[in-house]
Amino acid sequence: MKQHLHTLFTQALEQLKTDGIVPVEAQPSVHIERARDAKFGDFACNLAMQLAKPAKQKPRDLAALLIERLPASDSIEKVDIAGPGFINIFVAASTQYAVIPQVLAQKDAFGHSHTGQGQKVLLEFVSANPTGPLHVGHGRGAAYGAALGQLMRAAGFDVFCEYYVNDAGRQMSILGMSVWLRYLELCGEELTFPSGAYQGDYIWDIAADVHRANGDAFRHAANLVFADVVADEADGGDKDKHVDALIVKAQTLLGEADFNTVFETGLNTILDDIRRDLSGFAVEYEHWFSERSLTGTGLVDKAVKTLQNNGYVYEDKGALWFRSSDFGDEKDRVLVRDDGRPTYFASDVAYHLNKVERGFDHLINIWGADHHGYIPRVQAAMEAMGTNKEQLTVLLVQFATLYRGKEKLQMSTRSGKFVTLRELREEVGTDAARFFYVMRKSEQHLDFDLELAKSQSNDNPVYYIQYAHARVARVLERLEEQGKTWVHDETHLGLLDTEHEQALLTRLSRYPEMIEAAAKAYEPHQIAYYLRELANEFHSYYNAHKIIIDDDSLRNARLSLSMAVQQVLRNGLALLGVSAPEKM
RNA sequence: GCCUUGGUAGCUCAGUUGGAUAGAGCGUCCCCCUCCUAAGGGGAAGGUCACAGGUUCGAUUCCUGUCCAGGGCACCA
Repeated sequence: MKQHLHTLFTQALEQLKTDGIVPVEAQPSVHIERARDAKFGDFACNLAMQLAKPAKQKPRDLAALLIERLPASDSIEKVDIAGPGFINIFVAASTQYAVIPQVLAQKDAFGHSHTGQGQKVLLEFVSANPTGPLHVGHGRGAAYGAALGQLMRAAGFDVFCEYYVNDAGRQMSILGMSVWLRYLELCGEELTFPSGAYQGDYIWDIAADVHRANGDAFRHAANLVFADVVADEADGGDKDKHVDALIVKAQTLLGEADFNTVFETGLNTILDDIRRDLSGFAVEYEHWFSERSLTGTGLVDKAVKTLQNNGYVYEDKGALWFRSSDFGDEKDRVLVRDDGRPTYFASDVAYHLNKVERGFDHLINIWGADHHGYIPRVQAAMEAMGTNKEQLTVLLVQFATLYRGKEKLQMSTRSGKFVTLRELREEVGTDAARFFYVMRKSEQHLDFDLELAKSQSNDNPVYYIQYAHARVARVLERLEEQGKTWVHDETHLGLLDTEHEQALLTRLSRYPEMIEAAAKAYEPHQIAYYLRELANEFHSYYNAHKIIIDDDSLRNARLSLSMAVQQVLRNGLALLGVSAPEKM
């Protein structure tokens, strides 16, 4: 409808130019917007006000001239001039009602569009280091990413979701070493656990697995392990050097094969846990991409070479640097350290090169807001490798703060004291968690109140929306109990003339526009708000009018409307990964 | 210091490429089930859209500056 009106007004504009009322060079943007109040009709156009200046005429006069030249259309009931020069459009009743058969026919596909034109999009999100369980901070990225993926699919994009597994590098070595030390403690060795190692209880669990499978085979005397190792911070030494020295000790004492056994046990245990966690959170990936596969297949070397060949790499103090400052980054970045090991950044360059080579039209990364300083260098790398930097979009997700009522929950990853995503799911349920995470714009800080998410009351928007869905199901149930059946008959939809019904019809017809706008802006929260409105209007309707009445025609019309509402609620909730229960 | 995201009702937040009287939920106050689930509905009160300039017929929206808050500025990931 919006499209249709756009076409009509563009034609009228051209006619005004032909008639010499508006100068030919005027290029106003024809903007059709939804009226914010029913008394202003259904749509409004501000074209006349834009033309006032170039045409040197009063907006309201121009509006009249514009309307005279508007091509006739069956979809339009009438047009009005209002306020400073708005043209208000009232849509014909028959067009209004058409949305019901549309929803009922298209079912789950209602609201889908082709705006994405099948563009191939790689959506990377969460990508947390497999060094511990996912916590509530990751949950937001997961919920946002999954919802965005579904949303973009609905808008006609070909979305491929990927999790980048950082299974290489120092953090992983620390993980292996941490597991080993806990294992030694299980063997009966006494030692002081390093402050820079992973403190969480899950390390004990993994160590126990290693011990069950291998007995004392990897045991070495604690005093031997800690001999000649730089002191920890608590003993006046350096935390990081202490950890690094212990990693070397672990590798030499155990040998590569045994260290790998310990390390792999840790990695696989945690990764399996993460997979289970996300899948239980209704977050699915097409692919899990291993960082180690990059080094293993020489892709990192290839990426560095590509940058080198393009002339953006130089050597300084034994390290290889990428001249990212040529592309707007604030300083150059190291690719290969002076000891020959590639940096995390080098892997990332390789990963992005690989993404482009896999033929994706558009890359979207969802990162925590703390990584925002990283964006310029990755974009610089994209440009330096000869790809368009527009091809990469980085979306930032701000932190979530957990509250239990008024009380703020303190968290710290370092000490291993954090609320895991699993605990959150177990406490508030997947539906509430998924919804609360995407309820806010992603770049907004999020206050997540556990009490509210758990509460089964109208304070809780999730239940509110689900309840509207369940109510329709209940109506249908009652209908059957009374020995009646719902017969969808388009010819009686005209009976839906109450204010409540009109409001619902308008709301339903806006769903496709909302999906399109939300996908374009990467804003799944728009779905949450829309659903709240729709549920609200349905609840009002339900209270004001009885659906199961004696009049067959009106009853069936109301049932058709209710079923359409239920369908759209279901579609929207599905995009957010929230269930639509038949009964509550 | 530089970069970045915010500042809208008591609280948490929306606000459609600049438009008509700035909205919602919670909280507060009042009201509605002999009626399809009251996990619901109706109503009231509540605002200097942080502040100051600028652009515009028109600014919560765009530009500049100031103040306040979160985050970031590694040969860590």
